[in-house]
Amino acid sequence: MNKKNLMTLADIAKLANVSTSTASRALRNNPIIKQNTRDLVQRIAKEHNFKVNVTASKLRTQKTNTIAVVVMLEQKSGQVISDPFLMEILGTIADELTKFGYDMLLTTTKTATHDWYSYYYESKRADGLIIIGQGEHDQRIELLASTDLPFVVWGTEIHKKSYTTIGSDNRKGGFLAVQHLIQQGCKRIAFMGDVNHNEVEQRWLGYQDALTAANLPIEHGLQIKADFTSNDGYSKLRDHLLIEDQNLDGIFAVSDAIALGASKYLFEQKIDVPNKIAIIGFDDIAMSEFCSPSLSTIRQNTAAGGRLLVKILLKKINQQPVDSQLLDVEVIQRQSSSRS
Amino acid sequence: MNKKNLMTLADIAKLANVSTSTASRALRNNPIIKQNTRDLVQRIAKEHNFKVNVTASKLRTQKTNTIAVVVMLEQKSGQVISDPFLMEILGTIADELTKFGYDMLLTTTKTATHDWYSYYYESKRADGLIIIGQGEHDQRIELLASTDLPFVVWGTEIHKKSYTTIGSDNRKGGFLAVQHLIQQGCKRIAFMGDVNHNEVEQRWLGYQDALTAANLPIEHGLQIKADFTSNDGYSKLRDHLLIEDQNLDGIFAVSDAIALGASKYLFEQKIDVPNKIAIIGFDDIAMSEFCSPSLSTIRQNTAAGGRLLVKILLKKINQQPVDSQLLDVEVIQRQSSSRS
DNA sequence: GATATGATTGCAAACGATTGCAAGTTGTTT
DNA sequence: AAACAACTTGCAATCGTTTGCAATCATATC
Repeated sequence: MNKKNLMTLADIAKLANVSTSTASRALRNNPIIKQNTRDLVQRIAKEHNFKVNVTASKLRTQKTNTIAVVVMLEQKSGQVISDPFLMEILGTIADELTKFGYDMLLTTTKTATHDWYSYYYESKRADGLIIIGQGEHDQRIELLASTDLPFVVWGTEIHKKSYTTIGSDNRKGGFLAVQHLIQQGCKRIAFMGDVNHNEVEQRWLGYQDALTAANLPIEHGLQIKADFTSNDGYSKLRDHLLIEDQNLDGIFAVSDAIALGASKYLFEQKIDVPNKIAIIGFDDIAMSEFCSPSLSTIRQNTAAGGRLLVKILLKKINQQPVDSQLLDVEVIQRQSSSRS
Repeated sequence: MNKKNLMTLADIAKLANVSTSTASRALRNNPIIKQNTRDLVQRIAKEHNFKVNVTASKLRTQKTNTIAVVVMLEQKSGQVISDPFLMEILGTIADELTKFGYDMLLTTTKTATHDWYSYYYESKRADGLIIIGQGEHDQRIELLASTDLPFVVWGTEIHKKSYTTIGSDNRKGGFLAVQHLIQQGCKRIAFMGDVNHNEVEQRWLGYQDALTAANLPIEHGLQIKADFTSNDGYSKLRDHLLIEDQNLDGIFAVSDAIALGASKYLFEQKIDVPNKIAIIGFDDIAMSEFCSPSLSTIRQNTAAGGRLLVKILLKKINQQPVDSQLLDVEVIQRQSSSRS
């Protein structure tokens, strides 16, 4: 590996005794150039370890071959959502993008500018945008929808197609979770989560669907507001149980993190899980299998999600019509909801 | 937000009745330009929502203002290390880079090219590189060290400064963990981890330090090889306990994930934690506090790590001399190692 | 009133690739 | 031998900024 190697296309052309135009075409394997010439130029380029200057290329072609990914971190809690889920979907997106020859620019909403249209698109940093997590109803995304920026959002479809979303079928997930608890004999099931969050709202609807389908009443007193953290899962459940509702027999938590926090409280109180209270989470993070009792949950297919996000976005960039899509979810039954 | 706005510097210049050179200087607030003119140009630029085309700018200035971050995922296990730790450090790096006006290009080692020098540096995609995790002794990094690419690695200092590393003081971490177990009365402490991994090797040294300091023998039979997963933690501990060593009384696992897997096995076997076997992990992931029993661990200061990585790399890019650095670690004592 | 001085501005050449079009080559046909 | 088609190649413009240097202007000095 040589240190300074400021080879330029012109240098290669000179070495091969052709014009830069021919050299350029030869390197990109343009069939208009004679095979011999192509081979020659490519050989020389390789010998001299020549790499195209992508900046110049971008300028000329007006394509960046770069996608920006914005991770929406919850602002209010200050802390990072260290959702293992996030890491996984990011990894898939990164791999999928490189597969298609794109680079990935990553940013969080913490310190970065919020005028994504200007920053990434107008200033030609990226050809498109992937936004992970709508969080609570977000105006920045709405604004983007009125621009010509190609982008796609991981989350829930809202506002009928003002923009394209890919996400798990949260409503079905909620339904499956609660249906499962009901099958285990639960009658009074608490819902832990914050319905101001778009995806959680869908899970809440699924929760209601399942109760209704089983002819069980929907008690709004059973809705326990909690952020996406174990801390909140622990303390909000404690507060709830202290004040009221001594005959709760099931809990549907909208994330595994919340569920684990809640479990901890139940364990401390020596409340029998699952027989006195059964509990199920959402996400299937790696830890869920390894807690005691192991945690039942709704698994999202993050890998498929990441791939789909990329596929849809690239379609959009190529002006092809696309639709929002829902990904299937499934129940993973473990000890926390398996009554004997 | 207007749809098509192909404003170019020349357009702004024309509108302001100045040359493009003046416009360019005015926008960058060059004091050589009269204050009046600067104000005028800047006002017009803002009015027309003009954004500099960074591609052209990069080409001209030969600076990309972009840093590439490579996340080394373990290849052999196939699965993503969904280390919450990774997400956290990535977040900090992203925020810190934007603070200094840099963009962040993210890539994993899974599908991407491995010739980082060519791909990122020669082809002018990035000004420098941050590598997260050396993993097992890695030749690709060694190769980089012989180039002029500015880069810095999260990991352990090895091979005396052939390149710059930032990382936790893993040896001290290992020492503190084991010292703590000894203080709790443990005498025969197992080490769970794979010492082929650079950072783990350091923790292994720390393990030995602590035993030696306490005049306890180092039994190589107590080294249990395990990957960074809960699965491995579970199964490798099971295998170990089945075959031999019935009087183990402490476990130092090199990651919380491993520790949680091991805990699960102990729980299933109704082995009393911490009184029969005490256990401590490494990382302090969010879940550790919420398992039962809660997991003692060694906390790394990832936020400081992320900030330092960026700081050192930028120094390097500016040709300033830098040194590798170790970050302090601390014991977080919880139930899994608190004997009554 | 001529010239030196400094403050502003503009000219034009980069940066390094890509590409429409024209020009050159070769081979085929009548 | 002329004419034409089919291949190959090169010219030169272009993408949008930045910047060294020269040019201009206003003011101050003698």
